[in-house]
Amino acid sequence: MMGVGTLAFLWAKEVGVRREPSILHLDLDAFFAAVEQRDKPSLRGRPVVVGGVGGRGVVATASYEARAYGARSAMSTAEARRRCPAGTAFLGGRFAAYRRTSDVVMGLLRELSPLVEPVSIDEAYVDLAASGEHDLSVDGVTALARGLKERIAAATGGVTGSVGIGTSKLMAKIGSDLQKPDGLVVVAPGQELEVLHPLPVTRLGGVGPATAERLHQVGVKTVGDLAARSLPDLVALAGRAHGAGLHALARADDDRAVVPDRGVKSVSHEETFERDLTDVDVLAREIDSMAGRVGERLRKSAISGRTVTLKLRRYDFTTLTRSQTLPQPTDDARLIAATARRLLTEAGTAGGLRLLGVGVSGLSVYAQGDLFADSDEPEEATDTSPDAPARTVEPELPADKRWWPGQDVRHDQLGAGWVWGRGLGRVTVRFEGPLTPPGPVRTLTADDPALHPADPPDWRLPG
DNA sequence: TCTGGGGTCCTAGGACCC
DNA sequence: TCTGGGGTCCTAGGACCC
Repeated sequence: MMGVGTLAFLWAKEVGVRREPSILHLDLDAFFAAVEQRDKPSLRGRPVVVGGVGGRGVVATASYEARAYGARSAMSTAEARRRCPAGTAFLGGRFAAYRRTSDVVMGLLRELSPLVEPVSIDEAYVDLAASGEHDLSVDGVTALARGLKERIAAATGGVTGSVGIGTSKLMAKIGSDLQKPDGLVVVAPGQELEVLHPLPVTRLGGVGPATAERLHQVGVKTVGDLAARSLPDLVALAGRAHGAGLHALARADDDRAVVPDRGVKSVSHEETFERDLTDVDVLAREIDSMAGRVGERLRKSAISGRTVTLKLRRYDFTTLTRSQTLPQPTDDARLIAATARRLLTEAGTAGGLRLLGVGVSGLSVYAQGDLFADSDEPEEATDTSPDAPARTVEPELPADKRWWPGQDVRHDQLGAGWVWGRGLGRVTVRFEGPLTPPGPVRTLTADDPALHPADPPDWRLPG
């Protein structure tokens, strides 16, 4: 027994922390508002709030000028209007513009390393050790981060970001948060606990309002307080996985990898109505519309799913979900809608609904219809008979056999006749057609070694 | 005129199966 | 004399994140 315990302890010490500050975290500052101020000079220096502008809207991003008046993310827009002065811009948001700017920044990160993990449109981790080309001393990564920030500002027309670098995702994220906006913090190896322990527990990812309240009740206010609690205490307080996670994070024991390509697990669309709805016919039409959007996104990403979930929020803000798992995966809006309507009938609409949502999960690679045709072609032109030329998708590969980790290409970016190797997040393993630089026409199957080469070539898609 | 929309992960109970 | 145990799937809800 003694031996096992000691071994586990040594193992934990071994894997807990990297030796070099090789993990970088970038967080773009007040991103949506910053893009608006960049594109509209009249907004510069003024308070800008981006988010829902309707009666039930909330703030997505407040510029630093708006934050000075108390506007905050997740606050109702009505509250932000009360706090901000006349002349504050309230904008609904232009997501295509944010996406374009984000893509430029992510591209700059990928020049640093092949291991880039976007967390959201304005945030990403980079594993600098994966490139093998960087000086990973504190001075080296500091200089690297300075250069990165300059390139981001130049390439985006002045959008700034805050960078944190450390021996783990935890420390990198903490670092990027310490000097916002336009910050740069490198946490030197060995300094982790000095930085971490004075901070409030709420700065740890995973400590939201509910966990914070429970921790405060037992006298835990700082990360240092948290580190003084035993593992069994924390498990009793927060559950098995969460408790163990808190125990480790409080000790800066974090070896989470930077994962460039997390598979999509669900696709959903939801809508809060300007006024609560009760009319069943109106609600059914809303379901049809949302199922249509979900089905379209599934088809564009060449995935389908088995579980349909209906989410509803009643007049009193109570929220519930009802789901049904189908025998086969689908991306058919009509089937999704019919399932969701049935779930709505079972759940009822008494008192009125302020929100409906339709989602699909249990996703797998698209396995019906014509994956490879130009999307403008009519459905009828598709030959789906058993004798048709091979165009189905093989079962997905395990994560360690993805043929091009990190490649970010989607079906809808492909022209007619072009086929490539991946769905949105998961692997599609058969493709054919010329490659760029121009290559021979070829067909690859799931076990073809060319699908997972040790050293992936720089294959690019046309256009 | 309180409280968006898109997600992820975890837990827990019951069904079902070997 | 107990009442088995463990794994997986399905469903519902909750916490959390940006």
